[in-house]
Amino acid sequence: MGRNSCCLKPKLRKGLWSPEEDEKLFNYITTFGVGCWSSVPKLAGLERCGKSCRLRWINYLRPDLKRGMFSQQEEDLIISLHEVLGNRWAQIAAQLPGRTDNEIKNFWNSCLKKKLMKQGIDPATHKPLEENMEAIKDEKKNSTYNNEKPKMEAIHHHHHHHLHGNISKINEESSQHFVNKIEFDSLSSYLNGENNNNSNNNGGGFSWESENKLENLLEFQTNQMKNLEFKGSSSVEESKIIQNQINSATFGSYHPLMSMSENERAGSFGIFHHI
DNA sequence: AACAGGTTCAACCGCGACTTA
DNA sequence: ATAAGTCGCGGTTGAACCTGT
Repeated sequence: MGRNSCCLKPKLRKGLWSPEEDEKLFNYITTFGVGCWSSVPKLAGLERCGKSCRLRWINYLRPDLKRGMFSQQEEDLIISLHEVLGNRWAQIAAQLPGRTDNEIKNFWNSCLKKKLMKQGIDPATHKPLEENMEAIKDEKKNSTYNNEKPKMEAIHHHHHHHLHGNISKINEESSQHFVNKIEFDSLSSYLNGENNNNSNNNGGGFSWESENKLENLLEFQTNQMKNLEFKGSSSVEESKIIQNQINSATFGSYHPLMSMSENERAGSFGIFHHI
């Protein structure tokens, strides 16, 4: 179709956002809401393109954003979701309240990928690295045969093992519930190609239908996480213990840059104190 | 202290999908 | 039907920061 990028227009600012710009955008969106992004900069008095404003709001200014490190539960969930969804960051982010696709993508690329590699797991396939090498060899060997079924069985087995391993960290009851649900409601039907309406869909590959089926079970796990983090204990003491467990399970992704700019922003305009 | 190399993450870019005129 | 505008996504970039020497 050929159109100019909005950011190519002269005069428009690029790069890091100043606290003043943040304030203008924040005040505008909280007052008038999110409407047409292309008109936001003009109405908010910003020399930015609408796209840049949208991104800034979604990734940084939105009041419902969760700040700080990813919890162990979030980490497990991201890995599990990535295993099923691949690099569909927006869909993964949709299952983690308060997290953005950009944040999760960065976390994946900077931390989780390496962590999986260290564990001998290929972050792209979520299979053991050696198994991958063998699979490649086999594929070359048997390239004329139809390998679909054995492959799917291997993946199913792996999902069973991996998902169970991840979820057991949350707690036994929820893990059992989750595993039951994920295995019998969604993954097994997806992985076994029993997806009624889409059985002819890409020869058993990923489909939107199967993805939709995931929503319920993902919502379930998210709720479990919420329960664990915010409700799960009846006393303050218990919740402290759980919070400590969560904190101790996390690993260093907390960025001073983030906290610094957060403080800077909070200090630079008081409106954030009201959120 | 100074520098180099590595890491992190906010922001940009290009593209496809969707909507509107 | 289609051109133009808009939105949202995923990949990439580069400045800021960290760490080791």
